[in-house]
Amino acid sequence: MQRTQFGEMACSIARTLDVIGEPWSPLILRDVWVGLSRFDQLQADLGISRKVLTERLGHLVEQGVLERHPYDNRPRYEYRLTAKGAELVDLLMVMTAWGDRWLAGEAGPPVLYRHHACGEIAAVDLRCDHCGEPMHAGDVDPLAGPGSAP
Amino acid sequence: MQRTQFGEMACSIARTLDVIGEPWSPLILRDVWVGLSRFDQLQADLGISRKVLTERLGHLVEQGVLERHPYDNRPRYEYRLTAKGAELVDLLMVMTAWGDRWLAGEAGPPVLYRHHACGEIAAVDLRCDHCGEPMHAGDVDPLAGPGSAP
DNA sequence: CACCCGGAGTTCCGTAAGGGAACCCCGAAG
DNA sequence: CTTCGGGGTTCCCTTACGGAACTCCGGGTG
Repeated sequence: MQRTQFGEMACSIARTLDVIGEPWSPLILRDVWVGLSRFDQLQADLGISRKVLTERLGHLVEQGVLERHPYDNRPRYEYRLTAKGAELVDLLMVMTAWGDRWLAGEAGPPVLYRHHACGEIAAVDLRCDHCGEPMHAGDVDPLAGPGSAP
Repeated sequence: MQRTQFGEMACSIARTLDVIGEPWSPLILRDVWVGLSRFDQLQADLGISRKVLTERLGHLVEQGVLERHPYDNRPRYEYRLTAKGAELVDLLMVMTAWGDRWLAGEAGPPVLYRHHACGEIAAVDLRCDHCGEPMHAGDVDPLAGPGSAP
C-alpha cells in the first residue's frame, strides 16, 4: 500500500501535481523565484521542517524544475529555477491573482506586481493563445486528445 | 503539534493552497468542472478513498468553492462550482498547459480544449490585465502591498 | 595545530493524515 | 418487508509531517 501516484493518470493536471503538488512545493518555488536560494534561507523563511525541505528540493531537482549548484569552494549550494521551473511561475501568478481576489480581505493583497512592459501594478489575465480572446472556465470544450487512449 | 496551516501567511499563494492545496482537491475540481458531480462518480473516477473524498468535499464547500445541493426527493446531492470555484478553473487550465508542454511526451496531450470564441484547439496564455502584453516569470517586480504589514 | 563556525543536510521519535475495506442510514421501488 | 443504490462513517494500518538534536565538512581565528 502506498500513497496514490498522480503521475500515472492520463491527465496533465494530475501529472503536474506529481511534480509540484506536494505540500510546500509551490511555496519553495515562490521563494526561489523571488531570490531565496539557499537551504537555510528557505528553511527559515518558510518554517518548514529541514527533513521535508530536503525531500522537496530533491524531488524538484529530480523533476528538472530546480537546479542545485555550488556557489563556493566549500560544499555550499544554491537552487535556481530551470526553464521548466520558470514556466511554473505562471501557475504561481494565477494562484496569486485568485488569492488576491478572493482571500485578501480588507487589508488588500500582501504583494503587488509591477509589470515591466507597462510599469503598472497588474495581475495576470488568461487569453487564448490562438485568437487572444479571454479564456476561462466556460469558454472551452474538452475533447479527447492523442495521449488519451491506453 | 499540528500540520502547518498556510492560510495564516501573508501570501496569496499560501492562502490559495489552504483552499485547494490538499492532495486530490484540484482533481476533484477538475471532475466537477467537466461534469462529474456526484459522490460515487467522483470516488470511482479518481480512485480516492471515500473518507478523504468526504473531507475534501466538506472543505471545498466550506471554502465556498463548491456548492452541495439536493437533486432528488431522496437524500441525494450533487456538487457544483460556485463563481469562486469557477475562477479556480483558470488555475487548472494553466496546470494543463504546463503539463501538456513538459510532461505529455510522445503521445501528446491526453485532453484538448476547443476555444468557443475561435473554434480552435488552444491553450491559455498569460497577459497583463493592464496593457495586454505577455506576463511571465521575468516580466514583473514584486513590491510590498497594503496587506503585507504585521 | 586545535578550536570554532556556518551551511547543508541526516536521524529519530511522536503525532497526524491517507488508504482500504467494511459498515450504516435512508427513501424508493418491487 | 426486503432489496437497492447513493452518500457517507468507522476502524485499523501505514506512511508522512513536525521538531529538535546530531553529523559532516571545509575555512577562518588564536
